[in-house]
Amino acid sequence: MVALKSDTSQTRTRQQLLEAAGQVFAEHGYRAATVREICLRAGANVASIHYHFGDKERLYIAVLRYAHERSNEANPDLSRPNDSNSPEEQLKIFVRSFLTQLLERSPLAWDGKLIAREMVEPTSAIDIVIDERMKPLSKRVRDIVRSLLGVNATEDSIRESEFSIVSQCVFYHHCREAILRLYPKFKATGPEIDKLADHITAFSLAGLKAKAQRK
Amino acid sequence: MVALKSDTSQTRTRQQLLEAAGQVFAEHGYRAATVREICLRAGANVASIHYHFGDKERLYIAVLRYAHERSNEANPDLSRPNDSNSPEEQLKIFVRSFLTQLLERSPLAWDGKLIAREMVEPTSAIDIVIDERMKPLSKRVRDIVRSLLGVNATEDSIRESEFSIVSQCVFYHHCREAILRLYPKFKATGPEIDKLADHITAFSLAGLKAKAQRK
Amino acid sequence: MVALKSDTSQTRTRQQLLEAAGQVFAEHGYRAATVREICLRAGANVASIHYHFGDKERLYIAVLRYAHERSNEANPDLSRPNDSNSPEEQLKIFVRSFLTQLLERSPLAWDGKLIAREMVEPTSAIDIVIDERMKPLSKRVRDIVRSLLGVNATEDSIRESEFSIVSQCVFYHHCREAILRLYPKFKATGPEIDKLADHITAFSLAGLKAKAQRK
Amino acid sequence: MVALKSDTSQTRTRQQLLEAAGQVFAEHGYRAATVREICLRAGANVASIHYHFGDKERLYIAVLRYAHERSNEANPDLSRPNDSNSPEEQLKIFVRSFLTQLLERSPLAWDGKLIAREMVEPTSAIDIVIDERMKPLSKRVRDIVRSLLGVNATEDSIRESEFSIVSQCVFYHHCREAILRLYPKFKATGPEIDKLADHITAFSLAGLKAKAQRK
DNA sequence: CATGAATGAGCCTTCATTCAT
DNA sequence: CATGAATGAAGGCTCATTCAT
Repeated sequence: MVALKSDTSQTRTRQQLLEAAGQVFAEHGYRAATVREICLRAGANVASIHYHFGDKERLYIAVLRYAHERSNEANPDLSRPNDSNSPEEQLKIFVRSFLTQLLERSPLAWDGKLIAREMVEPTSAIDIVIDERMKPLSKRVRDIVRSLLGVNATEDSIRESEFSIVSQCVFYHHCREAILRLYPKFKATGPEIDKLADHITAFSLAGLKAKAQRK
Repeated sequence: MVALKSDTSQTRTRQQLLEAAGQVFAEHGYRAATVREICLRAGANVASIHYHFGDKERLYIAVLRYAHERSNEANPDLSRPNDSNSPEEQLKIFVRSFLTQLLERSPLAWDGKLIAREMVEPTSAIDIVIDERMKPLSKRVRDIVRSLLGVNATEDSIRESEFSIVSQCVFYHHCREAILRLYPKFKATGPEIDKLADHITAFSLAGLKAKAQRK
Repeated sequence: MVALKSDTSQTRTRQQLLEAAGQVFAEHGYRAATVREICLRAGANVASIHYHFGDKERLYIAVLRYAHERSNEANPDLSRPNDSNSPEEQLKIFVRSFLTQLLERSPLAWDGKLIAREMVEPTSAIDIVIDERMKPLSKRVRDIVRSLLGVNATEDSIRESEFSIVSQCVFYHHCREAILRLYPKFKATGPEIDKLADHITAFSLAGLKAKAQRK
Repeated sequence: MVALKSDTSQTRTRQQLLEAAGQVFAEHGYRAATVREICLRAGANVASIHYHFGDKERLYIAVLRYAHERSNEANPDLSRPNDSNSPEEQLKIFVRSFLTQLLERSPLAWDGKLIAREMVEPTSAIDIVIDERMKPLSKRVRDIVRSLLGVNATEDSIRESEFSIVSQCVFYHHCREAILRLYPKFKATGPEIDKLADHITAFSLAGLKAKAQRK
């Protein structure tokens, strides 16, 4: 009974440490984040991190894995084909889902910020991010692009188009702070996201069609 | 002549500190960067930073301004209209110049990384980056977009298109590490940059034309 | 019992830091004192000060409060009326107690030096010294003076007399170093202190009586 | 002519450094004072101190000597007998002069504060203060006391009385900060100084008379 | 299992001093 | 004679980590 209770307690502490660490790492970056602040937010002891995860670096890796699991539970369909028939419709749905995930703002949405940081300043944990999160997404977009460009499309042109689509979405996330300052009135929330998704989809479909014809 | 040499000596130390600081700030970020490493690379004493710049923060700001000047000297035409007549041609030239600046790789190219960091984790110096570097660029792209979308284009649609164009360029810079790992064979150097610029230009022109017709 | 020992350990480190800090602050003054020397004397790590007290300033304040408590335990009757009937006797007892406290010499007697420093070069903690130590003393002396000057004494004349009495005592403390050099043979220890107290009491009583008659 | 001009300039810089150093040492104490602030106030170069005085410590000693000279010029009569016939009158004049010198407040009055610091925290320069400033003063007071106590007075009783008189004066200087806080309304300026001098003189004369009779 | 106390390395900054001119 | 630039030795403080319980 003691073991059971303590095991439950341990799991809860672990979870709280992961959530707190996710927030703090997202806010300050790996090096600037302090284990003290993480423990404070998690309501845990300073030493508990070393007890549960060994050290700061292994905590960080655990956080990235945890973020992946959490995200999969929340958005299970992002990297899987949806039921729509037309690839145009599939693109539209993908862009909207992706944008929504990127721009969703809540204290729990430290996820994307962590990934943005890994892009700019990769840590040893970047392979986790690449393998577990980027690759499925990339494949999904490539599939859509391929069906829009036609069978004769080269791998290079598929990659170029993939990046053109993805870049337009992640831009709003990566450059959020710059956008906020360049266009203070512009807020990417709710209906604005839908409008943005429509633009990106239409813009990209036109680009893809032109590319398909040229090739 | 004595005065000249002494003046040169001071200027040289300052310059070396700025270059070293640019590299170190780009590699580790503002907080994680240490003045010790900066001075080590500059071959200067730890105290020299405080003599020349006051403190770490003012050194950082000086580095940002210095980067701006250096970049202006290297790419003087990026934010100014060029001689081309057609806006299509202007877009093409802009994209190529911008991409080149972003992807140019050398030990001296810490500039873009610094800005990428400011996007993800703004410091108190972000306004300098926005005002002195982003705004001129943004205006240049807006001008091109406006002439392509026609006089009836709304400010919203101009902004959306501006971001679509810029995002496709900065993506290769911001997400370089991810791209490197997703497509290990792809290197954005020399002729590849031109090919990329062609794609982005064509893709965007098609997107803009479709947008112009819809509106 | 485990808890007790652990508790004792913390208390011991804190106590040792306070004692060491008291000595070092008294010897060098707040600014010139270094946390390194304090920790060295306390046999503790440099970081322990920041663990226990936050920073140097809060350590200093803690030292002042600690000195107050220690002094209260040692001389509990200094600022309280004693059993003597006549105010003359009360003055005599006060002067002797005060002088004794001021001139007592031991490695533990950093207390007075700290206060003397606050007089010459007040830190932000001076209000603590004033409120917790000066005011009770001042009130005690005023009470004695008032009963000697009579009910018609003005507040000004009470204050003047208060200062005349107190000044004669603190002089031996504040100017100890000068006295030592002007009168090398004079040592204010043991019986000398009693003789001094007798002089100050008689001198002051005569002064007070003259003042009472004039008024 | 070059030598003459430079000699004059040198003398002026020296003087300005001494004045500035006097102020800064008085404000912050020897260790906390910085040569930079001194040079800044003197409008001189950081290196000029080492040029004119060698190092910080020798500057400090030079400041003490300079203070002595300056003070002798300003108050030439303090330690010399004045023309009054009665010792009572001599005491009164001495007390008033001494108090005035101690309480005079101006940016140039760093003199007394420096001495007060030497009392609390003697530096290696204390002997200068003792020999050149204290001893003449002490002798003057002893002479007055001796003539008031009569020929049979012991050296001990003369010393006790000397200290009783001097202490009442220096108290207002040494404990100025405490007095300011205990009696915020009390300002020792102009007429208040005269009133204070009257009190101290009367108080002390009564004390001395009582002492003379007892002996 | 978990905790509060303690550690030592390292950070930015400041200082008196010296150097080259 | 005098200066601005440069230096190295601290200084206070913070951090991730470990220890004793």
